[in-house]
Amino acid sequence: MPKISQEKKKQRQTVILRTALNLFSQKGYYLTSIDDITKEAGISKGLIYTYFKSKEEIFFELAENWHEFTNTPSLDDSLTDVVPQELPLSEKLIRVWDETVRQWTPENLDFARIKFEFWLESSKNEILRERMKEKARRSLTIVEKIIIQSKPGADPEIAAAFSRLWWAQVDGLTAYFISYGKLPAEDEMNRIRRIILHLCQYFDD
Amino acid sequence: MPKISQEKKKQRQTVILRTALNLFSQKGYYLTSIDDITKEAGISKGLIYTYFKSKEEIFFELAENWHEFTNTPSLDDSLTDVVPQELPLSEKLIRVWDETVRQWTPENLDFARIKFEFWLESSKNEILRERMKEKARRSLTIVEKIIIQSKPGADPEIAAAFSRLWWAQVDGLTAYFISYGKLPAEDEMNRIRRIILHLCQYFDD
Amino acid sequence: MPKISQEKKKQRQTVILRTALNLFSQKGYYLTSIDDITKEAGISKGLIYTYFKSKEEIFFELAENWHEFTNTPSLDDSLTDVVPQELPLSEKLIRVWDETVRQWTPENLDFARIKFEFWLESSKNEILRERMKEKARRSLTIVEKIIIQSKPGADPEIAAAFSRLWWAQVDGLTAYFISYGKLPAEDEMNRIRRIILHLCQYFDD
Amino acid sequence: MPKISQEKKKQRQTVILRTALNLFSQKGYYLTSIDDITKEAGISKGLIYTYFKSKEEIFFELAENWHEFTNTPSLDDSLTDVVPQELPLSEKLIRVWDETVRQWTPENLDFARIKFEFWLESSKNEILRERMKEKARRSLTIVEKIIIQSKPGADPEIAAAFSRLWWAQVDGLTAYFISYGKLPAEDEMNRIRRIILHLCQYFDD
DNA sequence: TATGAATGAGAATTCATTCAT
DNA sequence: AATGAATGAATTCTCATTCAT
Repeated sequence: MPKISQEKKKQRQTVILRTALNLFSQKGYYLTSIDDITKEAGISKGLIYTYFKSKEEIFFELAENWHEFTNTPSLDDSLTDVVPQELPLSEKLIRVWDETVRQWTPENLDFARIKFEFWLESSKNEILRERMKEKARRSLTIVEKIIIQSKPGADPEIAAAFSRLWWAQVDGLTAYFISYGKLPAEDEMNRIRRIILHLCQYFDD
Repeated sequence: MPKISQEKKKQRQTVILRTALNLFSQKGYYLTSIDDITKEAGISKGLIYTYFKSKEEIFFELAENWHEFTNTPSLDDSLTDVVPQELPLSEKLIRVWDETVRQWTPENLDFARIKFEFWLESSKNEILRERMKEKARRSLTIVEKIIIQSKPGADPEIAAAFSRLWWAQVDGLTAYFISYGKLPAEDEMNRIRRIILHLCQYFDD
Repeated sequence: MPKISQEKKKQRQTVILRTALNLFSQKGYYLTSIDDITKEAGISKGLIYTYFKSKEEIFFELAENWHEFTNTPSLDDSLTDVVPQELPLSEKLIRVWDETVRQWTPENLDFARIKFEFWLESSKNEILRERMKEKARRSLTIVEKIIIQSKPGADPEIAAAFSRLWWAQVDGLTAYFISYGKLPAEDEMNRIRRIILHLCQYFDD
Repeated sequence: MPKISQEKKKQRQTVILRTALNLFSQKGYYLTSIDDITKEAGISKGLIYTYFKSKEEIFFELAENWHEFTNTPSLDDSLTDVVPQELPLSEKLIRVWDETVRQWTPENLDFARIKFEFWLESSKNEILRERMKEKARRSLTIVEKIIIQSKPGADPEIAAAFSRLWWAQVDGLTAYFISYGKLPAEDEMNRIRRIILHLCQYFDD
């Protein structure tokens, strides 16, 4: 007979994860202490251990599902609206890019930062890597699907390769902006966009 | 009359930095202790402080000059050989890519990992960011220069944008392989390469 | 709902300060380690930092309020009893002296020793000096007040000068006995007392 | 056959002691490192150990003979001039006081500070106490001698007691000024002087 | 459940002293 | 004699985790 309802417990867990995500994003995992998290979350230091068995577990949990604790709409959702079926493939793809870039606000760059932290850790930790795998695959398929839908005859492996390169480019740019600490100027973005458009025409020939 | 020659001192400094780079690469900055470094470098705990005034300084030093402590040839050097003047631009660029990719060995991916650690820290640390700036600029110019040399009439700002996108894509792919813990299969690389080639033709029209 | 009551917490703080005072008195500030204090106080090393944020803070706290952590009654209190109003001034003053000297037990000389340590540090440390100022002023006023009460017409500045000299002489004697490691012989004290009595007659003319 | 002459060695020892005295005076014994001393003295770190077997020994040496390494004239010397035989005792004594006070310059207060440090250490260290004893006795006798010379019939023990009180008062005032970090204002000194003069008349009756 | 006091292993750094050159 | 690199014990302080209340 738990004194606290399952629901309440779930809610609190969410608060903890959201708080931890925020702090990890701002200061990084190692510079964020359990004290920081519990204070910010408004609970006592001991209590956090009834929800998570260690600081590492919180990190793992977030590495897997961090997107749930963000206010950013997932790309999946936002894209269904911006990519009408009737457009040519390159047009669809550039819209995906536009949508992605639209989300590069200073606030979201904080979250981008922690994404790299997750990557970094996963590269050192087999278990974490396993747990993050499925997540990674999912975003890859977004672009893949668009390609296959537009060009049903396209080689799925080529679509996959394109998709990987696509996200590589997105993540690489994100990394630059994170490390520079600021977003790119608008005219620079426009120039980049034109090159991306060229890239998107890969399947046109 | 100094007990140890300037040269010897430099050598030892190099040993320390190399050791630190290795450990930071494998375990990350925060999980590597001064103890780890000195033990691995075969020196006493105190000695490291005659070479560097803090652990952070070692990290900063590496963030700025880590390439010197790797066995990887710097891209600058290796590229002058692989990019003969008479080739068309897209051919030149794809050779740069080939050369870049050729260096993605498991050992070097370890170093790539620390590059992201530097990025991550620099995003939280103004001083580090300043110190890394020039380095970042340098690699950007490699591709810029190739473009300008081949197409003297090209808009330098477009060349810069292309260059940024180019390295974004490279770094993004690196990030993937780091987080996956393994290099891409050869045939996947070939598929990606073909798309890159398409990208390289941006200036052809 | 706090695990430990405010009172208990205060108590523990007192234990720490008392222990620190004892150790500082015996071995000096620099030769007393946090380890020494916590072991002697029977607490864990880490716990001390929930009560004080640094070793220096403990020292500062004691410099300001060390008298509270001694079993010596404060002069203020003990004097009100020994100085009846109707006595002539010199008689009052010599009683203050008697009372002061009565407190020069070997145990208290230990505490006297740390007083000099506080002085020494305060001479090198602006902040400490500031914090000790009020304390110093307070003991000065004891004698001042007695003079003014007995001789309402006395120049307050002369009373202040007398008071300063008075305590200088007390502290100087204390210093001697500290450095000799033992209290003066009784007959020597009697000789000194007679000279002090002469000094006390300064206001008699 | 020593490579360096005895004389040269003595000279260097003096340089070390003088340097150490300066540093100890300013920063205190514990906050002065061997490095500080050797750098300031212009010798190598190792060399100091051919002159003194430990940092403590330097301190001991100074505790015993620090006056030799100061530029302050010793009171002994300066007093023979200021105390002509024909003056009444109280007049002689006040001149001693004047001469003492004349030496309270900010620079000398630095040395006064270290005197307290020596006292403090000696109170914790039997050996040091033994070594400093003779020195302490010497300054006591200055006033004793003056008294006995003026009043040949005076009880030597009373002269000794007066002398002790005399120096207590001097040292106590010094302590105040050290801890306040500044010298007393001139008019305050004049008021104190007048009280001292009263004290000096002790033997007049 | 919830609290936050308590623990103690471990971290970075300092520094007197030694010793190879 | 002289140098200053090298040592390593000791120091202060932090922090994830436990546990009495």
